[in-house]
Amino acid sequence: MPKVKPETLAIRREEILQAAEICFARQGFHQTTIQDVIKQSGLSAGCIYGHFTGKEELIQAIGESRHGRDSALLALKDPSDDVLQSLRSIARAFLGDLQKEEGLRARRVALQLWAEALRDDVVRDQVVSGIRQPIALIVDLLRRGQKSGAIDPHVQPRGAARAMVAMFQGIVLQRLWGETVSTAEAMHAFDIFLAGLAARR
Amino acid sequence: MPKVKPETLAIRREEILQAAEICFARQGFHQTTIQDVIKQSGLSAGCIYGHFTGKEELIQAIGESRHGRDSALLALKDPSDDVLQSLRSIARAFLGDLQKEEGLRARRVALQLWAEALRDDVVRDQVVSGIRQPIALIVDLLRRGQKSGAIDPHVQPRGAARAMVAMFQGIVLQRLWGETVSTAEAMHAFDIFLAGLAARR
Amino acid sequence: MPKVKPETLAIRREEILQAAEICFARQGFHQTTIQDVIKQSGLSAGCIYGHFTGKEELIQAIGESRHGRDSALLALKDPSDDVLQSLRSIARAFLGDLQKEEGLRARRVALQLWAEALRDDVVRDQVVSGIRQPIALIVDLLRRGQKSGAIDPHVQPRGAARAMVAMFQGIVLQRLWGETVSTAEAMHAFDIFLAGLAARR
Amino acid sequence: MPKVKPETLAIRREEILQAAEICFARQGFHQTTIQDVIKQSGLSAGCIYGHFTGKEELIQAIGESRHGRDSALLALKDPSDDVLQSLRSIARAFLGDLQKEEGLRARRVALQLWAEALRDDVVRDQVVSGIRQPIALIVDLLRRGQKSGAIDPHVQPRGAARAMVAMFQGIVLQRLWGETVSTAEAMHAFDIFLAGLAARR
DNA sequence: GATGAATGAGCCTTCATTCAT
DNA sequence: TATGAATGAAGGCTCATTCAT
Repeated sequence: MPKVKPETLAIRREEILQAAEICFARQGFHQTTIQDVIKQSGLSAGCIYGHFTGKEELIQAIGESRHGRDSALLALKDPSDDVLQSLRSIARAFLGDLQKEEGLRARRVALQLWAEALRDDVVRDQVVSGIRQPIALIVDLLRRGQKSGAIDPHVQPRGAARAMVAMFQGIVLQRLWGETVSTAEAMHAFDIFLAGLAARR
Repeated sequence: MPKVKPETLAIRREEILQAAEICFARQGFHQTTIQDVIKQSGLSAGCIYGHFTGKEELIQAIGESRHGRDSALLALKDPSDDVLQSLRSIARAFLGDLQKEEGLRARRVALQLWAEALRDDVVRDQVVSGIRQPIALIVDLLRRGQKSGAIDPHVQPRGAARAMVAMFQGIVLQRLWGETVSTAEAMHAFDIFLAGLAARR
Repeated sequence: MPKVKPETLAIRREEILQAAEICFARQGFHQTTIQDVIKQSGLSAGCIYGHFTGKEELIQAIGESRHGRDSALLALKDPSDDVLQSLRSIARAFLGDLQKEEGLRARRVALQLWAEALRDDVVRDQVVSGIRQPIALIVDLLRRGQKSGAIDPHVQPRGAARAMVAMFQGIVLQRLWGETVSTAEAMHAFDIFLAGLAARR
Repeated sequence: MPKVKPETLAIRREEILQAAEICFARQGFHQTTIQDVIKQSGLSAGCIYGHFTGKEELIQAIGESRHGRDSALLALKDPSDDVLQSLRSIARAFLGDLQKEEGLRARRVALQLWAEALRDDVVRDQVVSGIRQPIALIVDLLRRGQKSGAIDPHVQPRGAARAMVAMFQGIVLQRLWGETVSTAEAMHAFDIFLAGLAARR
């Protein structure tokens, strides 16, 4: 029988994660010390270790929360009958998020996770699963498009979907390095790809 | 009057860098200790610090050498008159490298650098300049394609080039996370994009 | 709300300083490693660095505490109306301290500080201020003596005070090098100086 | 049969010592690295180790050379029949040297040696012997003065001599810490002492 | 003798983690 | 549960010294 409401537990956990994410976005995982997280959260070392077994778990928990938020982005799309329109609206949601300061901060952490995935299997699974979801969604859309005739039947849905996701990942990288990539510019490039999907007549 | 040829200096430097790159690919920058580099290189701490001021400089030097090797990849393309063929051959060179073990190891380090670029301005400049080069090359090809009529005049060369590079970056990420992306699959997706470039709308 | 009284903080600080002083007296500042202080204090490295930022600060803190103890010595003198007697009793307090083992150990550290003052401005200020205090006191006594007629009006109080202090410093040096300087011998020499102060010329 | 003239040997040795003294005066013994001496001398590590077994020997050699130069100072006095005049001229030589930049630099090193004497027996012997010489000289003068009636017979020559030397040492300290001690001021104080010596009539 | 690249022991310092209160 | 002083293993780096040329 927990004396403290599990709700309070979750709130405290969330506080810590938020503080950690701020630190991680600012300095990266390995430059961030637990002391930094302590200062940022206003809590104590003991308290943090009461909620997480250590720094690694903190990173993984951040990975988990990022994962959830990315999924939420996908769910925003309006279920249109026009497959190309649906793809376009997914893209637009993604690119729009990338222009906002908060979205950018989240991507800074994401890039850390992408690198961390090379060493931490838990993180790699999070990252990979975070990519398979949109790929599966797009594959599904493409198949429907092929059925309806909107998309060239020679297109391999899996490869095309993977490439689209790859393109967005690359754009995230470039944005993070300070390159200017406007939503219009990126949508233009995306439309080229969509044109290719529909091209063979 | 140095008894040892200045040549030896460069060789020793290269030895250290190679050892460091192996360690970095294996464990990442921040998990790699100087002690690791010492063991890997068979040299001593003092010797390494005689050639590099510290770990940061070691990372930057690795970034510099990666930079050089990536540029070399671009130079391999045969200067064909057919713009689309040229783009395809650039893509093929890139993707081929990605299937080789050595290419993959180099990309593991590259991903570390991509993340490091968020914190180290020297690395960021290296990374950014390493991306502007292929973009400029592709922009040039696209312009020529538009002149010759092979490419849709509505295409914005800059955005399209950026998107192509982004796509390759994303594919690198996915490969590094253990996803299977065959050259054929990636070339197929690339061809979709090329079709979009050529499409009359 | 600290669970531990701030008092404990000061006690711990004092423990560290005492350990450091023992080490410094034994081996000098630069031969003493933090490791030595750790062993002597029975504490851990982290603990010491929680109270002092490094060795330099430790040295300065030692300088500060020496400073305080020296001031205390001066305060011991009984405020007699006879200026020469007052000077003599200051001298006696000083020389007496120099015969005790503890006083000698403290002087060993003081000599280190004297040398350190050449390089560390904080220490130099401590040392200089530690010398200006007795000089000011003696100047004051001499002026009073001149008013009362006990001391030759031609005497320049500042220079004479400085010379007296210098004499004591030199005696400290000689004692530290193992020379035998008895209190009687030193007092005899001091009396010669006092005789000079009183002399009609 | 040495292939190189022993003269050359000595010259090289002197070069090294001069470079070392400059470094030592600037940064102290323990802040000075052999590398510093190498740079200052323009020679190589191996060369220095060909002439000295290590840093400690270098310090001791510096101590030895200081020793010699101080003795030289004493020899400058003109052998007057007036004992008080002789003492005064010794004092003047000493104090004059202290106003010159070069004399000050030498004293900076001397202070290092004074501190070093606590730990290095060779240095302590040098320092002590460097003090006994002037003391012996002054004792001799005082005895002669007592014979001639110029100096109070109650004066204990040994203690008085020691005190005079002590006074000069203290003045050196104060000068090194940046205090302004003019020759006139110091001579005035010295004269007070001399007056004390002659005082009892 | 002279050179200077290389050595490696050992120093200072950090920081993830623990535990008595 | 929360606190935060204390721990101590381990990392980055320096520098006196050596030795092949």
